[in-house]
Amino acid sequence: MKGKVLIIEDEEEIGELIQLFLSNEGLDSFLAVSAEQALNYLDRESFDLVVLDLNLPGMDGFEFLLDFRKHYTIPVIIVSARSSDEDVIAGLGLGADEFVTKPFKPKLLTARIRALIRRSSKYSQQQRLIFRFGDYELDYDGYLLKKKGEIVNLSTREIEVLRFLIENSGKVLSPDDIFTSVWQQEYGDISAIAVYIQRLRKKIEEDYRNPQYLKTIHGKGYIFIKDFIK
Amino acid sequence: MKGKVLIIEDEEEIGELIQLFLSNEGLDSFLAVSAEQALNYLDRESFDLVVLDLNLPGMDGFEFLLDFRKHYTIPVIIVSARSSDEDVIAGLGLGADEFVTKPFKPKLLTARIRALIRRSSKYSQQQRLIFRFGDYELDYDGYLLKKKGEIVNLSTREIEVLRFLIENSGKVLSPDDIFTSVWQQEYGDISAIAVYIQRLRKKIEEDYRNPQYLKTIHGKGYIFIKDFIK
DNA sequence: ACAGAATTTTAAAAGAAATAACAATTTGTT
DNA sequence: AACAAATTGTTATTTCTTTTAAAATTCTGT
Repeated sequence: MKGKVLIIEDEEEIGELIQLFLSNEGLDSFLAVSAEQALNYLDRESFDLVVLDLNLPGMDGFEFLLDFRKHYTIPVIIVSARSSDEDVIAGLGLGADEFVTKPFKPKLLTARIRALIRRSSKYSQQQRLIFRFGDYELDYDGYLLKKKGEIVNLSTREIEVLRFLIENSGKVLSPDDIFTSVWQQEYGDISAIAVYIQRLRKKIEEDYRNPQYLKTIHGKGYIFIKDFIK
Repeated sequence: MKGKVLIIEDEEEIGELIQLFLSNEGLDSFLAVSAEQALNYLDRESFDLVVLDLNLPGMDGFEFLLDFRKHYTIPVIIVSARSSDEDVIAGLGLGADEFVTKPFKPKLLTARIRALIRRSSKYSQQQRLIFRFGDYELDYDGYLLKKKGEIVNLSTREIEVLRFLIENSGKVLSPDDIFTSVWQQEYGDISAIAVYIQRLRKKIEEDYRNPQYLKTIHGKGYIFIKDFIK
């Protein structure tokens, strides 16, 4: 996956910060400091995703979006200081993509960007994304896990947590990372994570006390190991 | 499926709003602010569907429809503030394919547009549209579901619900979405949905307690999953 | 080996969806 | 019209999922 992201943000410092996060994730990004400049870029190059700050000088984010949507279908992540803007966007039927409230956690933003790019590039390829590990097959957007062809009964949340872990397999994810990305909330009861980790282990590990896939890194979080050596 | 939609709506803001919804769904659309302009467009370009507001200045929606139907057979969705207009249209024997009352839910409108385009593009190809999943074949027009050639006994409502789910397969549909689209009413008893989901599962799933096609997304709704992985 | 921190485990309350059984309505048949 | 059969809609109950809380265990550094 090689994503090209257009960031529209008038505060250059914040824009460059986002660029930094994205380059750490292996994503190319371009920064436009106004809606006008952004439309120019879009005219000349193709992007996979747009990160849009609503509060812009001159043509504002809403106007941009209205115009943008007439010509482009790529996903947009909206960044805004006021969470009430979300209702406005939704009311306009613009709520297709994602909404992130300032101040945001960098990891949350990059996780969503990656997920969106994957989802939309897959559609263009008309190809289903399936993760395989051991005897398992996880259908990314099918909410379905099979073991040797048999459906494993996982609840919605269980699948969502598993999906996030697998998407980031090989990386250590803190309970906080998991919470912000799966629950899509900044605050809440993080102790739920441990409960879900345990439920997943009981359902997918041979011996849930000795997990092969879903390991704990004490003090750091959890990590999903795709291929282990026997 | 690449649909081209002509919107006839004198209030430009509403027209642009509809365009917005449609572009979010990957559909091209053109806006005409009067019946006269619309006829001009139709003369020059070919469209797959027309969305018509009845209340127009100059030549009104009824007159337009009367004239339009002499020349074109493409489907029409009528948008109107007065639900009594539906009777008038029907009384005139005018072939409107769908009727939507203002204010409408964006999702409802786009779902109907998508369904109509799919159904009618098949006519132009003189080809029956059949949706296949697993051993099943769903014939859209015939209200027929076959499993390995054998007809599966589904009631009308059951087929309608299934069809709606399949038309939007891969998307999560809330009970409310299903209700508004299938029952074509804004308000009513939504608990019926769960009952129909269950009836469908019993008829099409191998193990209705572990569905592979018709999945529940807890807290969100239901999703129809086409097959994956062999 | 100990204290404190982090994680796992268990349990139970709250919320959502599935189920079964029934009543009302529609449809077809004689 | 009267009846039977099938479909549709409604409701109460059960089951499952999610969330929350707290106790038990394990881990880490000293």
